[in-house]
Amino acid sequence: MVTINDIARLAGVAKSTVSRYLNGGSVSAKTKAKIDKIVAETGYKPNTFAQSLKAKNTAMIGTIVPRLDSYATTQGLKGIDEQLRAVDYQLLITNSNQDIQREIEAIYAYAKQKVAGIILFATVITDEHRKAIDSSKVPVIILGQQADGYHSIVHDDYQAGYMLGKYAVSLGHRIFTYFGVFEDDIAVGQKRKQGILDGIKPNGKIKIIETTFAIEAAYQKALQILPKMESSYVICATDNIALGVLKAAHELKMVIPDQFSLSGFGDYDVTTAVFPMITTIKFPYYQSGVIAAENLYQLIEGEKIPEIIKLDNQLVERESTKRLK
Amino acid sequence: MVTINDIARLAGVAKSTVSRYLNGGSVSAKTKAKIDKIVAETGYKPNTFAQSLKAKNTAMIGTIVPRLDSYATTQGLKGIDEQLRAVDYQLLITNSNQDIQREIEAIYAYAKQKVAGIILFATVITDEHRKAIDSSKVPVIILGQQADGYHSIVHDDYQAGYMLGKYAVSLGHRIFTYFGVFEDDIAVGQKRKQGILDGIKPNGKIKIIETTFAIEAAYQKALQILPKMESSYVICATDNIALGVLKAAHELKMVIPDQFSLSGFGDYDVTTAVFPMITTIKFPYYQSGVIAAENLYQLIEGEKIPEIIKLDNQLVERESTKRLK
DNA sequence: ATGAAAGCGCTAACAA
DNA sequence: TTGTTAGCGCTTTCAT
Repeated sequence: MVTINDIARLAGVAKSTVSRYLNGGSVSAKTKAKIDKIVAETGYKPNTFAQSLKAKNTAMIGTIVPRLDSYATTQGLKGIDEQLRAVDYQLLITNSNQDIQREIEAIYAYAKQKVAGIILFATVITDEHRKAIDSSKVPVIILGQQADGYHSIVHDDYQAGYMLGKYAVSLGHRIFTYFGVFEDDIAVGQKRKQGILDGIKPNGKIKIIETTFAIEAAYQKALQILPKMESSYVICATDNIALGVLKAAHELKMVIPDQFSLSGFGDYDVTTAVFPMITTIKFPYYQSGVIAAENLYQLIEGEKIPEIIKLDNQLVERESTKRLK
Repeated sequence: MVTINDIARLAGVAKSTVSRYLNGGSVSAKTKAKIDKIVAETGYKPNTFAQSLKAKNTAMIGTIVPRLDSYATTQGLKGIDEQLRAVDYQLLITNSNQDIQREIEAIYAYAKQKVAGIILFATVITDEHRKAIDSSKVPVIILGQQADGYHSIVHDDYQAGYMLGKYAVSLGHRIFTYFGVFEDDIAVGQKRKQGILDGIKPNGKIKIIETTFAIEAAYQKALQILPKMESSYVICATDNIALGVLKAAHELKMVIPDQFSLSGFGDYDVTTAVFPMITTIKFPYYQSGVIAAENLYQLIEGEKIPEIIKLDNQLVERESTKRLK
């Protein structure tokens, strides 16, 4: 293993000079050239542990995700990864498995590990979260939920819901059924829903069904609900839920969009792989990852960034919705 | 920040004693109790960088995945994560984005970072891979592809293909079309295909179409192929490909399984969310992650593990295939 | 611009 | 069982 001492010896300088060379201190062009050469020849890489031991942080950024197997997560991670690679940061991932306690622990663990920054894929922000974030002096960016006092990047769920509601109403629909999720989830369970409600008001009437994020659960629920449903439009809180409803409809021999229109949120890949292709709202998941990483980097570098960034969504109209005659 | 020196001073012992206490060396019960107390009071946590600086490795294990957004990846990662958490290892993830060069770099980077072990989600193992693995003295487990001389965990792709071939033939089918992928991918492109070929031989005739892992590509390809196809059974190398074919069939108003049977590999979630639900081969992705993590841990602890572990697959018969009349 | 020297927090001989 | 003593590879004063 080649160390800074070797380089110093081979270059005929003091190791402090090499250190300065490494860290952008003042080194003469001649010395620099000399060290450049030695470094190239030896393939020397500074030991990051020795570096981190003194410098009080590392070139790692930690992410905390509620689950690995969701479209939003993987796309966001992809965006983050791409950016981080560019600035040579190592990406750490902790899967909390939707367990709040694990999220908290992860924050403390990251702090101890002296990560340069943390990106939290949030579903809720509790006081414990706040405590953990505050006590560790690490820059944090919260992705997916808004939290006063913290830097966050959110998909504008209210706007998304509102846009969809308006769209559905514009198609002539008046009676709706909504397959939503529990309200603990601020973004999806509350804001998205509220947007929808406001979007169809005062023209529409809506019946609210609560289910989970799982396809299967939505499918089972839909199997009960659909037969006696009177709505002409079913709004689902996510594309997976829409998928479950679609399947149930198929099973019940109900034809979409003839018997009722159906739409989801998310623009998951599969929405175009099924028939009918599902109308949905596209959230820029990948882009949110990119922005999160960029902003975190700014934050680490001590620059100012806006406290909250809202990303715009986009209605993607496909085959599962149609004008009510 | 409280250090080993503080603990030593407060406990009235030498810091080497504290170090021994930390690392399970011989310490008297009395001293241990004393240090226990101080540690609890101060909330002392050893500095991992200082530890890693001396000890030649860390409590991190590195994974290298070709992509984040695949079912196999997320399930495998989930299994690994679960196991690693139990033994208090930090999970590192590098997304190579299907770039061989990045994989190689990641191995070197991990070695330099002194990870305790590496799990490589492999598509191919090149000489460069071998060189990288050999030069870094880190225990490595290869997931998904077999590589002589290295520890690997594989889904038995040949067996999977063979099983499916036999099944299709048993249903009375004789003329097949296969939507496969390039042969660079040993597991899917070669072994799985060979299994299928052997499974239908000598009863069947098969036409081979090459596409990619993307739904869209398969869909486009199928749109060309299906209209003039004479096969009664379409075998797809993955469920995503099957999804693409299914969509094309729908578009072409071809009814599955009446006009032709269709099956995939992988048992992705969506195979049950579409109509007809797709017959497929279920690979134990999650379990393979669990086993990879367990074995890697054994390896790190210096125990012996079998060089190759083959995991069994399972045929999941659903609605997209039927007996040929 | 450069070098000498003193640590960072910990581990690991070696002696006692 | 315990303490003493060198470092691990690097950064950072402080002189020069």
